[in-house]
Amino acid sequence: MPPSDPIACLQVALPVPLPRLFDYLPPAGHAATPALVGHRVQVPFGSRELVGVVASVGMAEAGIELRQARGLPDAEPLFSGELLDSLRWLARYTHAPPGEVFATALPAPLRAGEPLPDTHAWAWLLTEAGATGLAGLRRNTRPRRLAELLEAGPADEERLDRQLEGWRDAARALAKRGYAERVAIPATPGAPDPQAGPPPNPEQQAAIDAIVAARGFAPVLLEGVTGSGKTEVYLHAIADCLARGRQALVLVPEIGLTPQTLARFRARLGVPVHALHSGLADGERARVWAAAWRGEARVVVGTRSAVFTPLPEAGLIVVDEEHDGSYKQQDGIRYHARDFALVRGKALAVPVLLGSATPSLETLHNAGAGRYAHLRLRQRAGEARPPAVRILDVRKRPLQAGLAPEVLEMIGAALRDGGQVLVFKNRRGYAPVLLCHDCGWSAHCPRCSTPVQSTPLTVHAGGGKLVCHHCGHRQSRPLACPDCASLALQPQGVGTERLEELLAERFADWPVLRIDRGTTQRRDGLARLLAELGDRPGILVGTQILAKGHDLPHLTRVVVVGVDEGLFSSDFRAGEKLAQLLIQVAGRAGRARRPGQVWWQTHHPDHRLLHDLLNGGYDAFARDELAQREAAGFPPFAHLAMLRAEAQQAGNADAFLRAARSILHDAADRMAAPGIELLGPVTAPMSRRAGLYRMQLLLSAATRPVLHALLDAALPAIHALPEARRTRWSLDIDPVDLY
DNA sequence: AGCACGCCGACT
DNA sequence: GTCGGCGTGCTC
Repeated sequence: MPPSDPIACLQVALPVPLPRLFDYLPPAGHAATPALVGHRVQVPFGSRELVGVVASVGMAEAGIELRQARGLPDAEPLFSGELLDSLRWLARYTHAPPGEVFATALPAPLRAGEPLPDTHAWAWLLTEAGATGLAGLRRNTRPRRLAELLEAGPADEERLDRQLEGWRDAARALAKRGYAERVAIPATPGAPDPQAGPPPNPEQQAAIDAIVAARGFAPVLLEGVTGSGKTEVYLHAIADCLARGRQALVLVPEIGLTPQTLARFRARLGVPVHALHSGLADGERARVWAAAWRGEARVVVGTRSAVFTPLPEAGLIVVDEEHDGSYKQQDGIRYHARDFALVRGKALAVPVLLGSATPSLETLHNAGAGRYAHLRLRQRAGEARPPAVRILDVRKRPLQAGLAPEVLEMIGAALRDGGQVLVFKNRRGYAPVLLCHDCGWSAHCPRCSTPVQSTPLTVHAGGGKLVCHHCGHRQSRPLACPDCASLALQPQGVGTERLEELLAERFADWPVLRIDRGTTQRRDGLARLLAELGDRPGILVGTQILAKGHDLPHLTRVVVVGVDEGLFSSDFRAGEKLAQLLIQVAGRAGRARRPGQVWWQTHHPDHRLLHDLLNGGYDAFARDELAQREAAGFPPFAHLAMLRAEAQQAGNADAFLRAARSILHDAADRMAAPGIELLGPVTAPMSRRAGLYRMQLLLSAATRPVLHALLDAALPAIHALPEARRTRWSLDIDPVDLY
């Protein structure tokens, strides 16, 4: 065989779980030049056809028979400049195959190789037949009203969305008769005039000035209580960004992207606002992505995955409710949209505005260290006043479906007084904690502890065993409380369904609405339920969904039950999440015209967290909690990675994680870096899901470079483990749920 | 992840 | 005699 010269090839990232690139000969008529980097490319792969992305060009290693790429679907690369760099960074940071990262960043049709869609706007016009036939249409029907609207001239679809509900069906009816026609128009139609908002108060003005003055990358934490007008600050910052001829990207939590939010943005900014959320059809997502790529979309508002929007003329990134858990992707590429937004902001050299009433401890820590500017909004807009918070000690009180008699009395009084009541159930965690109803004792692990507290044991499915989720320790469930000998030991955990049942029976004369995922699945389900209730007195029973978003102006009382589950969860972040939730839920009652009252029902009235929140607010809680995290060596003072495995047989997942642990252990020894800890493998708190046994191994390191160096050193061997084939495994950098 | 190849049970 | 179970091996 003659010695083969090295051959110029495309190094292609493919959406397969293999952490490497694949070399291909360029397609016919193309040379392997750097100009192709970032292009989508169709390639044969084994027996199938895949769409990948050209990650680089280079020389093929001798000895491998190269196949030829089939084609390049785009005239220009979809990924270039900042977005390409940021996605490469994300692949390194998550230790994920670059091809899977590129695939995650693309809307489904583009991932599948479909052409970048047209981004014309569409308008409807009345045909001649329509002008003649209009008079023959039945009066006061939607087709007639639409025809009348079009008689004045063509109307673009965005305007029709605002002007005539249900116009699409009407348009279809008119088109069928040949009365109306859909035509493509330029993408940026005449913008509506921006409406002025309320004048900013001095705090808002100071925040706006600071953001507008920022040049280059500038992370800014905007901390403002519920109702303090953070959105006004965003709107001014975005308006300034638009005035400078730049694009703005706004990230919002999953439940925050309501039609009302979009309408407010559209009205105030006076430009088309492109929305990206999970309810959108794939084609629509691809169109918004394409519009942003072409620079046509000037303002994009979207949920987590909108962080991948191309921004060729970026000027500002806003992350609203930056502490929200929905920014962390929990499967596939486990990225954090807030963190990636910061990375992009840095690469784009634009300000990144992080807004929250209850910032994450990571963000507060960064602000405290001077890495982020920290702006505060302390005043509430309008007449709203903060609600009074009361801690209700329910030790030794007879509970019904988890509610104390005082709470039931209070609900009755509030209803008779014509108010609405929210009973909020923090239904987090699947694992109930064993709690003594008489003294508040709960079961803890004898072998696991942090400097702060030992970790709680959870009651296992059967009910007879207590299990530690950190070390796997098991013991049988005690018959009586070891502290006070009471027999009133109960697993803590009441679902919203039981609450609803009790309340409906007890307050049969008033409506009881249960608001959770099940009842609000359909689009606008929540808004419809709330509209149905209107301003009548009634009870809302719900979970997370009710914590934010919709204004409930008739809400006068809020009761939070299940506080204790958050106080003693095995997840070190549970306290932070609980504090955020308590503050957010309290904010629901703070918008009423009548001053609201909030009750927190607990067995631990003296718990530090409740005490801090009540006396010093979220700031005091956060200071205290950060000190505890530092003492315990938890984030943000340590950096975590979670290796998870699931398998049909628990033994397979366990064997894989044990082998991985040994590889990591050896790698850590060779690195001789201090502060590396391997915890586990242990069974996951939710030990079986969809028939699969789940186990996990937690890595902790004092610094990020150490964590990543350790993973870089160990992962190739972990990938190659024979045990890896008998289990489904994944790596999660900066896990938020230790589940 | 797919998909093929490869050796052992109940069916037209 | 075949269709098909999923073990294991590979994908430029």
